[in-house]
Amino acid sequence: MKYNFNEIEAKWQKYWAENQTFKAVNNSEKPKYYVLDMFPYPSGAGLHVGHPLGYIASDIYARYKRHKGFNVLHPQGYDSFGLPAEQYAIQTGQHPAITTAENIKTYRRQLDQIGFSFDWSREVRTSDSSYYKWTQWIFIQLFESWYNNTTNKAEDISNLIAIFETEGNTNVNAVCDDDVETFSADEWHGFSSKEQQKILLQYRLTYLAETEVNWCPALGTVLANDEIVNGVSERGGHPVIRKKMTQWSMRISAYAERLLQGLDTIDWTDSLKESQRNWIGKSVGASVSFPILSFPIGEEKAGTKTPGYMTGGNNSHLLIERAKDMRANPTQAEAALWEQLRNKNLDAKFRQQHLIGDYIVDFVCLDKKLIIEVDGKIHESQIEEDAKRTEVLENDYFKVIRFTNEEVLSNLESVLKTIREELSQRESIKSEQVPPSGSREIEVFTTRPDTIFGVSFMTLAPEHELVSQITTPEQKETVDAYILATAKRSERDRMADVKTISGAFTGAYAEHPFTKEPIPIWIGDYVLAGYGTGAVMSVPCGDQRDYDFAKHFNIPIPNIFEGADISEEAFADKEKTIIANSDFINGMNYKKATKRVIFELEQLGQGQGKTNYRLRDAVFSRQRYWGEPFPVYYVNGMPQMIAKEHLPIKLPEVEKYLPTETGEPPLGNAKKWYWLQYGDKADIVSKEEFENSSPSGRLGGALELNTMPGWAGSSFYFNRYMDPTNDSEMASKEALDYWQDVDLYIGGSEHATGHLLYSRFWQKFLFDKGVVPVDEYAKKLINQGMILGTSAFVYEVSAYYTIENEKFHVKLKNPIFVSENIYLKSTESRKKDVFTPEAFKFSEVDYKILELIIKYGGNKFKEEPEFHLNPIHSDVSFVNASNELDINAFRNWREEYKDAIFIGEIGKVIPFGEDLGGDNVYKVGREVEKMSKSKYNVVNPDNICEQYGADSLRLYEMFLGPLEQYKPWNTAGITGVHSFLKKLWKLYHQGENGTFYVTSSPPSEGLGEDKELGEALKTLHKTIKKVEEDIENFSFNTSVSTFMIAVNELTSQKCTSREVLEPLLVLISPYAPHIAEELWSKLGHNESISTACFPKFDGSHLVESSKNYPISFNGKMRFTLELPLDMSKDDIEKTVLEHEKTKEQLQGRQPKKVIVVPGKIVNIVG
RNA sequence: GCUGAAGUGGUGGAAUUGGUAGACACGUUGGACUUAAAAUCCAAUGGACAUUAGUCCGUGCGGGUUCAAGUCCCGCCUUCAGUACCA
Repeated sequence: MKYNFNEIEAKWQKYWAENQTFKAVNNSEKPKYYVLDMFPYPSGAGLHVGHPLGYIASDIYARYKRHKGFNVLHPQGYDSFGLPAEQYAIQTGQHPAITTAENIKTYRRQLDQIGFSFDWSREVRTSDSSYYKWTQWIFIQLFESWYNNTTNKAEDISNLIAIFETEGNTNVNAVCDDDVETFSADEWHGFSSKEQQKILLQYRLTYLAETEVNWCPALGTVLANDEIVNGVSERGGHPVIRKKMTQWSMRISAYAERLLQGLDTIDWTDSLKESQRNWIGKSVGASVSFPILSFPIGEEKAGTKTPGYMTGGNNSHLLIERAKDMRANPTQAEAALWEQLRNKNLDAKFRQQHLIGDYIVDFVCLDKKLIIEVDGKIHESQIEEDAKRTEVLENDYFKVIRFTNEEVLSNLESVLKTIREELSQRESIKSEQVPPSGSREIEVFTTRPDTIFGVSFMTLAPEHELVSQITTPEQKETVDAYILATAKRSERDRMADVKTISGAFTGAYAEHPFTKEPIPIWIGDYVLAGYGTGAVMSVPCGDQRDYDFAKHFNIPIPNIFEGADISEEAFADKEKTIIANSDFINGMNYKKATKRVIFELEQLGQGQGKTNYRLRDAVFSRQRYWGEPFPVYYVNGMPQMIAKEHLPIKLPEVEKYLPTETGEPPLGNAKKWYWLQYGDKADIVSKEEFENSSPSGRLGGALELNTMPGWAGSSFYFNRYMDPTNDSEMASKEALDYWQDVDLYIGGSEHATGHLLYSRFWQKFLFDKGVVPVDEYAKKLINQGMILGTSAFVYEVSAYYTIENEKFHVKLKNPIFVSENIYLKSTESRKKDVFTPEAFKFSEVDYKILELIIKYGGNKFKEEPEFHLNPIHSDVSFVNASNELDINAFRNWREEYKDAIFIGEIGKVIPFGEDLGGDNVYKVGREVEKMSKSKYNVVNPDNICEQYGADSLRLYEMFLGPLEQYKPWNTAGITGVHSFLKKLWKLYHQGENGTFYVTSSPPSEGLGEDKELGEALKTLHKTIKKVEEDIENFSFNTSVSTFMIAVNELTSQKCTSREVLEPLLVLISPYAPHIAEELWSKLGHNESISTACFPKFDGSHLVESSKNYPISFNGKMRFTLELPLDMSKDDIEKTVLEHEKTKEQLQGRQPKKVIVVPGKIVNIVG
């Protein structure tokens, strides 16, 4: 009987579906086991052979666990919100829900035909409103929570309000915005509702904040970093600008430490944990403030709470003396005016000869930002400079009014009147600071506070906000040029180019907290604005980048390490550090010195110990249509949550999926998108309806126009699978308590820092809120590798003329393609040294090509053109296993190739209609690349299933190599596993004419058969042992080999015994379930094989009496010798030495030493 | 630059604690069956010399440890992936 895989597979797939064979129950006597795949995004292209790799592995494991007696949960669903469907909708007008449903149908069909044991009754789709109801619910929970650092968990926002009401926020230790102002309970009660809501937003775990984004006005959307190439959008090449936008953010930073610590408790791959650790980016050290020195004497140590009147720039220390001088010697006019302005005579505080930036102005009222200049004769020649000065000052929002000496002296009353008028018109800025008197210190974060005495300069990121304020006029040009140059370099450029050292001196100095020495302040692009404070204290002796920078700019490199040689490079080792030349920390090691320095900094009020995380809060708003709507409406600009009972807030219909004309997200196109609620009754209505409704008892307002990002729905789906149809809870407590967590999670490593970090964050949050019972949701995680495509290349002849260094391509009448061999020969000939005479001639092959160009290229070649060979992708389906191209298929592929000429391997034109014959075939070149539509190297599993069956596909994908490894797909190899299945089938059909034949052999039936059965049992148990070990180690490729060996052995043993063949089927069934089910039922079983017990390994069948010892000489194996296993060491040595082959090897030499490892090896030295 | 993974026949890959390198497949070659093809079966297949025996070389490169190294140690090279020049 033939192995009719198509029929068998269809039969059992139907059986499984009808009998719900793989339905998991939420309570069972059996232990639970949860196997999860990262659910797919259903793209329009359907599955290619790379997709099922992880699913097959997890399916094998799930089926194995069922055999082992577990209640297995193995669900599948779809991450069905996302950009591609939206793009398609924009292009075609087709609703994304429709395309998504179609794509899912294709996926489901493809998944079904591979025979996965998914429990489809638990399917979820993130775009279903019954699913995203819970996405919205979790969002509300986050909004209603804050992170209490004291209890180290998320708590209800009502707790926080209670604290505010009783004691204000001074004692609250929460993760919140940086700029939260302190208030008392009384003040809290005094705030308006809006003010209170604003304050609470600074604490909530999801909050509205201004975020800087890459905005593309043309596309009306925000772009990710990798969607921008060279400053323009990847799609369409439109300009991109940095823009501030109010968006929802997730306070994931609150969980930084726990996300880091949690990694130690889960069995994920090291590389994945490492990426997450890097992403979280914890560094422990100190924050240190360095006062900026270049300020007026007496004001330089002013610290952060700088009095508002210090408005001088960096050069104040130079200018202040002159200002004092001018104050002492006023002109007649100045003196007269000052007499009227001083002592708040005009109800405004005026200062005379005051520093504003780098200018000394005659009089200024800082509160009203009004400057009064009295111009003497000397200024007439300087009108231009004055204009510039006025411009600069007015740019800082000062108003400058000018009077001449005469005006002041002759008509003081009118001058004062003008001043009074100006004053009355200008607003008081009292509490605000007057630039540039903002920060007078540079705050840095360092992981090496112990090296603080080695600081010889400071480096700011070119983007640092202080740069413009502290740069001296002399350095301004250099610094500006440098900033401009940096801004032009892309982040990738800056990263790739580590060797170029660049920077500029600002001209300003900072003061060392301990030595009080001035430290030059530089800017350099090796310091990034986004990390820490965007400034570093540079310790060239201890940090290689600082070292290189110092060397390059001739900055001193003081050595503060005992016995360290820093003549060539920095000494970065922490452990061996002994500090020297460092005042009070001399002789200390890294740890002690760090502690002491932090202590001393705290004494000075110039620093403290600090832990820094790189992890930033995650932006949660997307200006898209095809995503979860927020359950949020706005009242007076403040967000309000919609109550749980009104969820889900369904995605509204829109006419078009593009941003509105006013630049609002696509939801702005919805006709009805206002929330209107009276008591329990609520509705989504149009703007007009809302505005015409009665305000009494009304709740509601404009609904949020953004939607949630792709990772929202995927951050908790593993919990939803436990109880997927529950309408009153995300999942019932019973279900969550029963299933707990995922035991095995398989997916691609591309999700390492996106999905896998965010979902851990949500899980921890839900754990804090008591929703889920565990705070890590996946115990073990495996990354499957990618299956790569083997692209095929044809080599097109491309002819051109070169005129004045410009290439002019010639379109050939018949396109010409050369075979791989010709291509290789031609490229080889061109590699030759250009200075040899041969290089000026074409090689033989090239001559031939040239001839053909002239023959087939058209008829008007006045002179010989040049040419090159251009590899282009051919569809892999036109190529057979021997890399031979189906020329006719290729010609029919595209109109322009219809008349193509092909030159075969031996360099002759292949005549039309005659291909794949003889030596002169056309061969393609091969290269391994990612599988992608554009490379025409995609292999579809449908064809494979049709041709070889799902069991063959499953086995072959596993057989290709280790699960985690990247490996190329080569369909040719599938014949190997397919013929294995045929052999397996045959093994059970050894009856006459290939009929099913299995014997139920009773224990003793003559010596001969017993012996044969013994051999078969040995094969079986060897296989059981190996396969069980392999599955447990996720080494699926080796178990496929083991099956092949077993079937080969049993075939040659002609084994027909049920005692062997029945357990063998259970072993194979996780890998090739269809054939296993079929043979199982032929063995007389009425139940599916899926719940059969995994066979038990019995070592007694493997006991051997002898061993074929390898006998080696000096470590090299020369021959083998069969010896009894119970032979003693000495006897073995004796027997081996007496053997004639040994004598032959030694040729009379006396062995120096004989190593005998019983049961393993014999090695003779000599 | 840093971090992680990996370099083994023509190809995918095996070798679990150091103990017979290349299992199992693909491909290739030869043969059987067949009118022929497909399918199936048998044999050979790391390289070189010898074609009987056998000898030498061989797991990215250079050293080392060991009776014995693909496996352990030191140094280097290459490829792939991730990344953030992270103070």
